[in-house]
Amino acid sequence: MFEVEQKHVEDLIHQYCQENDLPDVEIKWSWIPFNGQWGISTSFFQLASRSFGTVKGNVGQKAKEIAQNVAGYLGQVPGFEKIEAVNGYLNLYFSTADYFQRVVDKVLAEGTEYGKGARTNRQLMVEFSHPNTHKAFHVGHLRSAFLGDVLARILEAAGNDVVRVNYPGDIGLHVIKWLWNYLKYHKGEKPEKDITRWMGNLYAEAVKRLDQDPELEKEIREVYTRWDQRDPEVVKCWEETRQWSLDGFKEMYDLLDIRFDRYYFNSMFEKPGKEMVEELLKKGIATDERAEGGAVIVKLDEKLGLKEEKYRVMVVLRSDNTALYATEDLALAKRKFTDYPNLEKAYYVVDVRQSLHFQQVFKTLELAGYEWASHCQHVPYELVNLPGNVVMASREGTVVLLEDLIREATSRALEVVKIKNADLPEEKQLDIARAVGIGAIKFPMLSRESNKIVTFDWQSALDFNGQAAPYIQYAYVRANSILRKVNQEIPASLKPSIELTAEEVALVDWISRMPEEIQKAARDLKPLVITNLAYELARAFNDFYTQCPVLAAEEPVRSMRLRLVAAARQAICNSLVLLGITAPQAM
RNA sequence: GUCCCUGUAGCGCAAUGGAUAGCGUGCCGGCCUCCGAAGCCGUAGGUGUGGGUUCGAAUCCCACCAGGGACACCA
Repeated sequence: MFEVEQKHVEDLIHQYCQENDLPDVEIKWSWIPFNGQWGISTSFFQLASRSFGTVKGNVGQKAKEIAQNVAGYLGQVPGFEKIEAVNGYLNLYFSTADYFQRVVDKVLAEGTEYGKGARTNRQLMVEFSHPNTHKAFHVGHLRSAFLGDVLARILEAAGNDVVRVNYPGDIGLHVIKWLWNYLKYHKGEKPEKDITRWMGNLYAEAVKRLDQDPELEKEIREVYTRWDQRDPEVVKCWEETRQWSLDGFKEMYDLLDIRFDRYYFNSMFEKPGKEMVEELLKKGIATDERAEGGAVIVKLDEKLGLKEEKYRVMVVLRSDNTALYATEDLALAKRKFTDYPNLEKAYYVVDVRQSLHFQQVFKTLELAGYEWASHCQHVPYELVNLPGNVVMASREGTVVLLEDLIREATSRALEVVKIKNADLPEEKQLDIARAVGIGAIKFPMLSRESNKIVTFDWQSALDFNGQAAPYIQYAYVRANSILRKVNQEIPASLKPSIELTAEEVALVDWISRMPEEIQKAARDLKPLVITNLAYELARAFNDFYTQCPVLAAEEPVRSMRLRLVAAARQAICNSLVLLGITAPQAM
């Protein structure tokens, strides 16, 4: 937000280097890392090191000298209160009063748009969630849904045009098993509520029956054949029951505030996938081993002339001519770039176990000559496991259902809401409890590196204290509460006439970083950057809140702080929106 | 066997190659007669091991140790 001033100083430093026969190096700025200090900082170690060339020298000493001299050279620079050289670093402290006014004015003028980047004209696609129909929706599925949703929000905020895609697995062996079990033992049944759970239970039941009597495999294969031949009864049953799952998913996405622009279904790509395999065979990329009882494969390493194994071999069609995931993924990618020819990136938010698979698919498409293949990128994430590193799997019964988690988190939050907001209507209380409960579920999945395993346990999932969404929501509510009490317009723009407290400076500091942090999060595809920002904002606000009275303050401090509270509320709110977490008015 | 990821305080996590490695939680002790205590303040606790690169390494490179994962018809 202070690019102009920063650039000015950079120019001066470059000028100094030229005049003093120093090499020209890029100047990298960072925030002054000391508490309560607000400004930018750069070091001269690299410059000092380069200035020696191949000759050995005392870099630390030289950097110190340069920093001193540059500080002297700069003298007074508009926009900065103080410039100092410390141990080879050059620290420039902002004119806090000026910048306070600038930051607060900007936030209040831009409102919900504050922090967003300029439009880029780049179109990006984020594919995420991809749930399996006819199966339960459990906590392990949440990470892709949350990560993808928030990545989409971040990329959009950074200025891009984002297409959100879901790719449900609506066909495959698991669906056939389910259909078999349904047609044989549950024909005509349909529960009134909790359909997703019921669907999952039926799947588990099918698996159990099969485990107990492997002979039943024959019947499954029979259903598969009927499906392949488009037997009306099977197709109709599939269409109907698939829709039950999709309706259930829709309900959950609504509850979680997750939306999609487009659905691609697994079942849409069986045929086009097989056509692509034909094409690969024609182009000599795929090898047909079906005559010897094998499959159609792509010998990637061989095709690429690699000595060491890297991409290995990918099966693109089973020996019985049926399609598998790889077949469909080839066609799906093609479809994405047919529907959206200008896509600059197609992100696949899929768990890390499929890294090799995606490398194979993308490499194969590249070999086939699709220039957009290089625009495809797998965004991997680690799993959500149960304590003891137990993987959640519906067939093992080792799952925590999403419905159960939401219900539990909401009711836990509701207990507190009822005490603290006893006079609110019940409906409002429930809305707040949902916002708090769901926020608490989302936060821990977003606030760590995606290559780290999340271990789910009830106790920490339902802990609403400390580094968690409710902490941030609470800061928002407190800010909101102050502004509600004054019951008047936010005072007009003003420049603080007395020195700001350390808490005020720190709060403005964090608010001002928001635009840069959003760009960083988008560049690195890291929601973690935003959870950190949101948390720091809330913490800075809480510090301010306990140290700086607002309503009881004398003018003009009161007006100044009211504006700051309004700006903080806006910034916190915007950061929560980016995380897909609701900012409640009270809680 | 090959490849990938992880290792930071009892536990869960942060830290554009940069200054004094931060935060939460748990334990203990404080703070509601001041804008909401889902909050605030205080005490204690540290980068798996060994080399290397660099002015500077939790971060980059190599080896080792420990844990997890992927490697031909599952998705």
